[in-house]
Amino acid sequence: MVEKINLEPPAVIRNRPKIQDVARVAGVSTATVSRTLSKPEAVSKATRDMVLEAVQATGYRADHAARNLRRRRSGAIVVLVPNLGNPFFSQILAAIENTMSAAGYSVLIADTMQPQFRKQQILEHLHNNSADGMIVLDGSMAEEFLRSETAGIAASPVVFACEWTDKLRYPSVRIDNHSGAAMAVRHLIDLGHCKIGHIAGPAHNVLTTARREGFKAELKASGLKIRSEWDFDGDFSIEAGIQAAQSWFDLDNRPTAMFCASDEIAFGFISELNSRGIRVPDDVSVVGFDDIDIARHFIPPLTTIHQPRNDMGEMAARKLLANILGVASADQQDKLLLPVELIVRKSTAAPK
Amino acid sequence: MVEKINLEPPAVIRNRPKIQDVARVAGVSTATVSRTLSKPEAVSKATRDMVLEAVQATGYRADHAARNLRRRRSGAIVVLVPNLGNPFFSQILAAIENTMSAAGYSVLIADTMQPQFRKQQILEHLHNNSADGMIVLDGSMAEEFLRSETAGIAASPVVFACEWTDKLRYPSVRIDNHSGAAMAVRHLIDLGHCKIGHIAGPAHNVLTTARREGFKAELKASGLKIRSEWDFDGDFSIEAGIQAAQSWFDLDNRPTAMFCASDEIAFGFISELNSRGIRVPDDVSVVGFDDIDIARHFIPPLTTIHQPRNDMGEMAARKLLANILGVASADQQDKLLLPVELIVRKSTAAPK
DNA sequence: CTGAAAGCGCTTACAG
DNA sequence: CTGAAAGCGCTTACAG
Repeated sequence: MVEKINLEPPAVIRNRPKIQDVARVAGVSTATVSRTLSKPEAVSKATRDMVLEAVQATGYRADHAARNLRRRRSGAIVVLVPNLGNPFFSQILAAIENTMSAAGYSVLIADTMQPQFRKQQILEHLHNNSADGMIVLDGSMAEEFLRSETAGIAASPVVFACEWTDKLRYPSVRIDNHSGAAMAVRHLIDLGHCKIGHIAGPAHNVLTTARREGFKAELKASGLKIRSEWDFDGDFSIEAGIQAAQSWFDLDNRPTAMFCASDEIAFGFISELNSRGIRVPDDVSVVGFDDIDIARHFIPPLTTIHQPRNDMGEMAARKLLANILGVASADQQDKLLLPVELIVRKSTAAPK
Repeated sequence: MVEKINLEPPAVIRNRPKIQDVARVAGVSTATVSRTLSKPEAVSKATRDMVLEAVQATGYRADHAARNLRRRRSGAIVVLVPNLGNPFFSQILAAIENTMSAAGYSVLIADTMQPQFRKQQILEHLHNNSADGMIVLDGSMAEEFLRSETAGIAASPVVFACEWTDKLRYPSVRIDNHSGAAMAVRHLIDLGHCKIGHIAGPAHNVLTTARREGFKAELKASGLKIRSEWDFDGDFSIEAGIQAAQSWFDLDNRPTAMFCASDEIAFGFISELNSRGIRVPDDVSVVGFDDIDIARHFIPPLTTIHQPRNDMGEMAARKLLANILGVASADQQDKLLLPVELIVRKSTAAPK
């Protein structure tokens, strides 16, 4: 018995349907299918219904590569993070992702700290149309942007957040780090401390500079001594805090209070002192910076400067969107300063 | 004075050069330019040099949207994270990003926990060619995959990591959670504890189940009592630990040791007890799970189960790459179990 | 080793 | 409101 042979592949296992297939099934042109999907109101109800039905029947979804090529956009942005493993940054990233995805954009990540990371390469995303814009959380990338500008490459929508740069005219969203540091020091002075030290962030970092200057300015304003041996170099890590604790321990004349440029520094500092039998705040007071989630649950709960992480991420995303869409309005400042707040907890007390 | 008017736009501010421009400058066809860039060895040295020079001169970079459309790939993958703000996950993400970018892929993120997140929508990336594959760190997404499979949509390369599912045949990379939990409990038993409690992860989570079963199995193996009032429900957060501490505190007959399903739970538990004057490990011993960075610097430094975060991310990425490229070899197991390790620190001691 | 030509799957003025 | 047609910028058999 010879069965009728069907040379057409069965509809079910056919390849991904394309707009042509939908058009054929609906009995309209591809233009009409396309319109129905992107501008439904530009199409008659009858046609619309037929097309939508055909879309259902075929299981059609528009190919984004094709659409993007035609529309000259990628629908993605990239976020440049200094350190993904750091909860401070990953939470800002989360806020950015939330805002961007609500606006229909996807977010690509690039971690400056990864061994594979190549500074020179990251701007390619902007130049080869794989991203429509970029949010930069790493101020040290400024030079790369500068270089590409002088190379005559057209500027793309870029927003700096948390960290920033004065060398370039990109918009930024951040806090007033100088004031934040000053508030921290003011709190210590108000408690009665006059021997106040500092553990700094990484060298050549805008945040480090701003916070150190806020620290010094407040000391000076109160007529307190600024001693360079109480001003420890570091970076934003726990390890930097441990290092500083060792240095502090070895001092003949020890500060009774320390302002740390990050919460993680504070954790390392407190942890290391603790293992040497020095108690916080009984023996030393410690203030952090950032107010990451665990700060309130550390032992002792950490007095720190709160940064509005969520707002910062969201604002940066909004600013970038406005830039991409070209709807930057007058009420949008180019440099947005978000408020900081001193959170007093248990790691600070009056000196003995 | 009338100047000569040039109707051609000056070369410098011309739009992005395209492959045509390079071809014209080099005096070859676009096919040859394309080949020079993607398969240099398929082109004579003389031609290659001319083309490369023209690329330099024009500042050409290939448009990825166009290239991807033609090559039928996107060059991106998406990572589905349950909670970006959680350092455990963001560090795995960092490892994935590092491995993928080394292989020339970009990584898109999607955070299950964000209010904007739509489960039904996330698989679109795979269906509309905006991603070539996906790494899933959230086991609860399994049902969505199941649904799309039964909808007859062709399967794409997908790898589950950390969490997994037995309902689907996707490859996975993870640790042996059952054994990890058992090791933690064994450690407590070896210290002499016989009243051991548990603070669980979120309900309906594979990790929660596996760790709880490991906990119970080890108790049973040692002939110890399993008391349901010592087995607290929770999730992986600090808050869950705080809640559990309150419940623990109210107990008439308190366990002398607690196994926590995550380090964050342990932090919350210890922190809350501390504020009530209960000391760890003097009054209660506590074991965590994960060994996130801060665990060793908590006060007291946390005894916990170490997960190889970096390896897990890297392995998941490699597995996905092999899948995408279709080079999955025989030595690659479908289910990869990575080793765990008990890290004894200061949060555990013999009972009083 | 090289080029002419087709085509990836959409979108969008343009004309009717 | 709808369709025919051009085109987004590449890549890749195919022929020579």
